[in-house]
Amino acid sequence: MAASRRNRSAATSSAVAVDRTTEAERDFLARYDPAAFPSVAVTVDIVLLTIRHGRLSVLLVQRDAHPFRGAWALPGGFVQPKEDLDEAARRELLEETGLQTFSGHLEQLRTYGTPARDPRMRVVSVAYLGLIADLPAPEPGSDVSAARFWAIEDLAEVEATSLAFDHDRILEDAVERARAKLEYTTLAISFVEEPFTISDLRRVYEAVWGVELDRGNFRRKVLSTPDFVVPTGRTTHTGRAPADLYARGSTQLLHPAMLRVSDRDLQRQ
Amino acid sequence: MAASRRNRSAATSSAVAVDRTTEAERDFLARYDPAAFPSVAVTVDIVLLTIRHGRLSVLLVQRDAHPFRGAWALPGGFVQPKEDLDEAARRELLEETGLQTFSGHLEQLRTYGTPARDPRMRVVSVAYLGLIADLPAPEPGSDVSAARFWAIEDLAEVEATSLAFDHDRILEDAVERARAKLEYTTLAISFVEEPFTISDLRRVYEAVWGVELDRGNFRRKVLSTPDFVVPTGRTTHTGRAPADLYARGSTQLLHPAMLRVSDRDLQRQ
DNA sequence: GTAATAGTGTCTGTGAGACATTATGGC
DNA sequence: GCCATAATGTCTCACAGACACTATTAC
Repeated sequence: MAASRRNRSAATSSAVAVDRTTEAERDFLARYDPAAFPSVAVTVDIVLLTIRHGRLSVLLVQRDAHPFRGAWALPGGFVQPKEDLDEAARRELLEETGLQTFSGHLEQLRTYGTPARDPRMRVVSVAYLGLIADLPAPEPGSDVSAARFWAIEDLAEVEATSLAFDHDRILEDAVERARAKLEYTTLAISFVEEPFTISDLRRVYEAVWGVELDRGNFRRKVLSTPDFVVPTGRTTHTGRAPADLYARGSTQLLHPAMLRVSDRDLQRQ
Repeated sequence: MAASRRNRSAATSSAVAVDRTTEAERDFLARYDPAAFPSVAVTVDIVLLTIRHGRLSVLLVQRDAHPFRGAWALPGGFVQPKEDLDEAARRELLEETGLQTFSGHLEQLRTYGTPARDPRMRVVSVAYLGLIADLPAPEPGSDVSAARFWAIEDLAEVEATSLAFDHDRILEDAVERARAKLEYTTLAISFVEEPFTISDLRRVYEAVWGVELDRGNFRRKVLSTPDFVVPTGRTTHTGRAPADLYARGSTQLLHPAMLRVSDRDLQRQ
């Protein structure tokens, strides 16, 4: 650990002591000269997932400007000068959905900054993952809107052309994050409205993981985890048989985790 | 989903069709005007962890320039204009350690962009987590270097003053990420040199998690996971009893996970 | 010899997977 | 009546935790 500029200037050996003050000063000044910093545009992109018609879906907007005009893209926009990253993500999300408040889960996914990811200029994008229960009023106003939910499985088939920028990659990472988090957290509840039945919750797992889960085992797992869900005492009668209704509990992490089928396959290979 | 600028301009209802082209054009032009974008400085900060003297340690550098002059900070620096984020992290890492190559593990941690995190200006920092085996030559040249490894536990005690910027927070997140990843990945191997003994690996877990693990159970877990480690056929005779030597296997994920003691506590609460 | 460590074996409890069984209500 | 679904129970296997025991080497 010797070669860096910062290290060299601070070294205490007499050999470089002469150079110390001048370089430190240069360094100091350089940091206050705006032209000395590579200037970058920073955006947030949001992958808002929901379960619609029993299928994992993502909110996309159709671009009306170049580049990728007409292509579908993740909602997002520039981070404002005095705005925190989380704030920016939340603001963009409200703007795109038209909601007054966002009741779901929102977390930072990761940051994408390959130099050529935006053909116009250097753009570093901080991607966010949002989970929300299916919105009651999907498309207000016109039936052909510039923003709509797409089922993930439909995207792969229908859209031969991929999403704008590197949003395919971001979406892929987001879906994998969501799938992984259902294993060891109680985040599945973010996908349903309260109160919900155990089967509602099971259908979330089935939609996100794309598998079928054993009803009895799933129920046992959920109810045996302390405070994963809390019983409301009420039952619903919308289906064939009456089902108990639950609200979310305070537990955030699952120990042991809920296992995916793919995990079991991996385990046995 | 109606209120966003992007949506409105692309809506197909006749009410806003008049405004469409003009706003779309304005939008289009605005994106090519450099002054229209909030300009931000983007840096990478690296949390390089290692096991030194049986304790989890982090590489820190002493700042020689304002702000936080004299304070300890995570190594890092500005992302260059045509440089990918991963590249920048790797470059800064080599500069700070003086190594020719980096053989450990390096992954993006998360991005920190609170407006006031740097008093000089808006700086968005993409933090990276690096894991490496203990370096053979710790401090080349002077014995009092501007870069050194600090044991995590010593930082909490010795450094009454915290790290520069929000690096305390970043370090905390990094350590938690490392602790979590040892559970469900084989990343612990990144902390040891090959070949290694099962006990070497166990001591990694013990150092990172700060717990003592049962020798027999740990050994059984590691050897029962297919291709976690591969036997070399050789044995070491440096300790009391001869120990079998292993090399890393190809497995990346552990199923089921290696459980932390803290997990068990949580489970039983 | 003692102490420390590596390697191995054994017992037990928990929990997941694979079912089966019963109850309820829509059709 | 039939059938889909909810709720519950049962059996078995895998695996983690808590040990015990032996072998080898440094001192």
